[in-house]
Amino acid sequence: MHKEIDPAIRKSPLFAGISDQELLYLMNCLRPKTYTYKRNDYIAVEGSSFDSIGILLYGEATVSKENASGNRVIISTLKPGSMFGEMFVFSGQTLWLSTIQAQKNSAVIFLQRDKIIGECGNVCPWHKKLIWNLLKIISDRAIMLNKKVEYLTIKSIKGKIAAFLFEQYSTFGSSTFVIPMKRKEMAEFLNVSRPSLSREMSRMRDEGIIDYHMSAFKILDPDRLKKYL
Amino acid sequence: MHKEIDPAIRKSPLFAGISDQELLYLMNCLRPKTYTYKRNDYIAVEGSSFDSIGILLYGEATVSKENASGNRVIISTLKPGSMFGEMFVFSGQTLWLSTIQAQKNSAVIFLQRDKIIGECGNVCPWHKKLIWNLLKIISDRAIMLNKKVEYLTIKSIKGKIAAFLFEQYSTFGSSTFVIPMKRKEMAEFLNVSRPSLSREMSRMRDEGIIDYHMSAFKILDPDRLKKYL
DNA sequence: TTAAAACGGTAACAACGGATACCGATTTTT
DNA sequence: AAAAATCGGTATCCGTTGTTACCGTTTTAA
Repeated sequence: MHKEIDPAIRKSPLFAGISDQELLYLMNCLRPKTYTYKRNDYIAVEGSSFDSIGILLYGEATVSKENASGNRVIISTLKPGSMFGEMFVFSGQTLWLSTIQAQKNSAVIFLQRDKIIGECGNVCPWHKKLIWNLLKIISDRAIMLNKKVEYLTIKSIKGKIAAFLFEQYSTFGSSTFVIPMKRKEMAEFLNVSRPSLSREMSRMRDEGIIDYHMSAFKILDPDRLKKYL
Repeated sequence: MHKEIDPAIRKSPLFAGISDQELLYLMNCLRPKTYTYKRNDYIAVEGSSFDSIGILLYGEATVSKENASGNRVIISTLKPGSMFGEMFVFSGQTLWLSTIQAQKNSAVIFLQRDKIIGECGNVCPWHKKLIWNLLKIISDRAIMLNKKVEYLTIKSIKGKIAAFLFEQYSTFGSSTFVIPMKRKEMAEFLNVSRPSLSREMSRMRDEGIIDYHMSAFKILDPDRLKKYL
């Protein structure tokens, strides 16, 4: 039986709302496997078989994928507490679609698909919480992607700007707000070039619809802004 | 206790791999609530509280959403067996984000969040299967959306065509294949206009990279096709 | 505090993609 | 089999967006 909880584990939203004591029981039930890797070791290789969620305990690792033109592209970097594979483990996918490589000496704890759903004879409340958390994580991802698709589907830059500013407007609940992005990031988020974004924004300013300075925005005429949507 | 299984229920992937007999037990455990609606009745109203997945048993209903400019837009139409709310029920979302309205006399069976995770004392195998199915459905949606984002992020039409054809190429495993779409659908999928799609495709044909007739395609020069990615 | 780097706005130009209209090919309906 | 509807390709035109380059402003580092 596990004796102590790795602090990286506590960072994972997968175990949110589960006490240390419960987590010990849960680990006993999940019987996870921990492996250690040296710098540059492969943690998972694209195309190899796959049945677990992984959580990085310490170290650092990169997730990369071969794109259609045959180049390997780093998609993301994993830090202690980062989870990977959670979107695929219940999708029917049996092979890794990306390669994960340790960039420093690292350790990963693997939670098997079947054990997550539960093999322990009785339903433990912490196990239910685990499943709830997993459902929440994947649902939130799907919702986020759905929103991203909405933005990307808008064709005109002004339409994107309007949608973006309305989103901020309604989350801040005020017509003046500061966005948490630089222009370059905003341009990347909206999938347009930075000069084009600046040009369209200044046109909207000329029209008296919005005003802004750096990251501080003010919506002057919400009705006309709406028309761009 | 439920005595029989509604045939619409059987269509839902949520209950895939669960036998009729098991499904009866499961229903006893889930204790779903069924409501009937007359044409034009509201099944759910944007902003009202929310704790269940719904499955349409018979009839027809529309899912609509108010966009930022204040117009109501129909997102999808539900048919018998269609599920709704599954992406939100475990997301922490407590209010409906869309309005669902019956278009014909309809009935809906609601499965409560808490009951799905399981309140029955012992773990029944069919209950595990249910959770597995739900995880699979939401994961598949997230994966699909992820792929969609990949396509939408590509800026040039030729790039989109190349990515699309490579995808078909690798799934069919052959350089000749028939796609399951008409031009109009393909254009919508890639988020471009149909004439623009035709123009770019015929340019690529002129260049000797691909050949096609209606829905039948042939990749002539994969290497040059790759360069568009 | 000053120098360097990063950030943001602007302008000119070219490339790209959308709108529209039309026509022939293909499929569906009768 | 003929008529109608749908589908797909093409041409023209024009608005939109990206590219590049430059410069002033703001932030960061020395």
